Amino acid sequence: MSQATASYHHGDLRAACLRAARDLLEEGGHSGLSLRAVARRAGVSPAAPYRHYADREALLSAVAAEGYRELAGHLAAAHPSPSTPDDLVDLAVAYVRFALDHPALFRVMFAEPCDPGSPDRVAATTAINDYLHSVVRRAFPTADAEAMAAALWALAHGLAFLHLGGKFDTSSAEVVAGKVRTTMSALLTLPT
Amino acid sequence: MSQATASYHHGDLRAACLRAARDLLEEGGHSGLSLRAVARRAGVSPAAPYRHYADREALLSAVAAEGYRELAGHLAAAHPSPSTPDDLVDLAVAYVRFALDHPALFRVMFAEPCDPGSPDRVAATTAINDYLHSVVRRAFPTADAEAMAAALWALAHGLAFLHLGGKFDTSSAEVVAGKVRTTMSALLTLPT
DNA sequence: TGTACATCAGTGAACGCGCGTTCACTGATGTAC
DNA sequence: TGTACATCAGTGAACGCGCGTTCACTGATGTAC
Repeated sequence: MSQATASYHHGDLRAACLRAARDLLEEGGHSGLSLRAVARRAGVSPAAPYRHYADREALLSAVAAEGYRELAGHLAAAHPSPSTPDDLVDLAVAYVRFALDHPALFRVMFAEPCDPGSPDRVAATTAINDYLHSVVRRAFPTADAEAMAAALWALAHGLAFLHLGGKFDTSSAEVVAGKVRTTMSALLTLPT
Repeated sequence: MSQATASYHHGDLRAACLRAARDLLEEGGHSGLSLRAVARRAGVSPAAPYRHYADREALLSAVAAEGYRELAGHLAAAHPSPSTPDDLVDLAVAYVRFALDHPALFRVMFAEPCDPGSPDRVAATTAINDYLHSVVRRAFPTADAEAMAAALWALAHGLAFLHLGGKFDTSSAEVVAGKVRTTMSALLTLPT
């Protein structure tokens, strides 16, 4: 079963479509992702994906949901158990890095109003939110966790999109990381 | 000349295209904006816009540039001469409001990597940057203006996109303004 | 003031394209007996 | 262990569509004399 049988049945077309969609997204951006292109890349007839996704929108939602999970994993990898303000800055660096490494995916995840009908998407975003809250509670025990979590998310998110939009220099990973650190430090140590 | 002459020559098709593009953008989002649709709405043949815009991309750039100017005006209107941290919060509220009032326009302005070849766009964004710097210098004389300006921009920008992306409640202008104020206050008065 | 002519800003038909989606279909798979 | 049959996951042709862009064209405008 490890050998891909070049047979009538694909085996796991659902996953293959997701994979193809991801690739197309990175290559051609949002507009490069058509169901026909996905089918083509998966080596399957144009109608085949409809067995697994109701329409283009459904596939996009699935891609976004996968993106949320990957982002969560990426953040966790950046710092196993963040507990200081400095750790939070590391998290922000990882967040912006993720956006720049997967620009089109990031836009699908965050630039469009997320279809609230996709439970997959909702679950994934609340997971990120919860994670952020718990981290903030550890790093800033005295702060209003709700407001603080929103502020840090917005800060990282804004930095991500400003870089994505070409407003800040993205010529190297170091430059970007430096910008994120300086910027966040400006606020996190303000009145001192 | 005030009476629109229903004649062969349009009079100001360039501006009419821009206007039509803006409308289409708000109605159908980025994908609803085609050159053909613009021509249709301007009451003109499909080829006519090519007299004024080289291609779809050029029109989009023009729309974005107009958006930057409008955003600048909107911020200035929100507070004629901001000089305290509180005034900056007002500016952030206005910024997020603008994004929510013109979601598709805002995405064109910021979600796509801006074509660096459009001097119009570049000029408009540096104008915003300069404005922000001067304001920050007044409100936070002791801070590193560069870092502080970036931080505040990122904060407002992140709030704007998180609202646009449906991550925060946008049910009323008051709710949104409240969220922006609380969130920014959490950072601006942190260690006290 | 009138006329000839260059220039400009539109027309409308046509091109080739890729798209989303539907449809009747068929080959492969798995289950009941 | 073998066979009949239901179900599943694909095929491939077709539909109608709107798109960006090009082309030869023509009506309107403005300028020189």
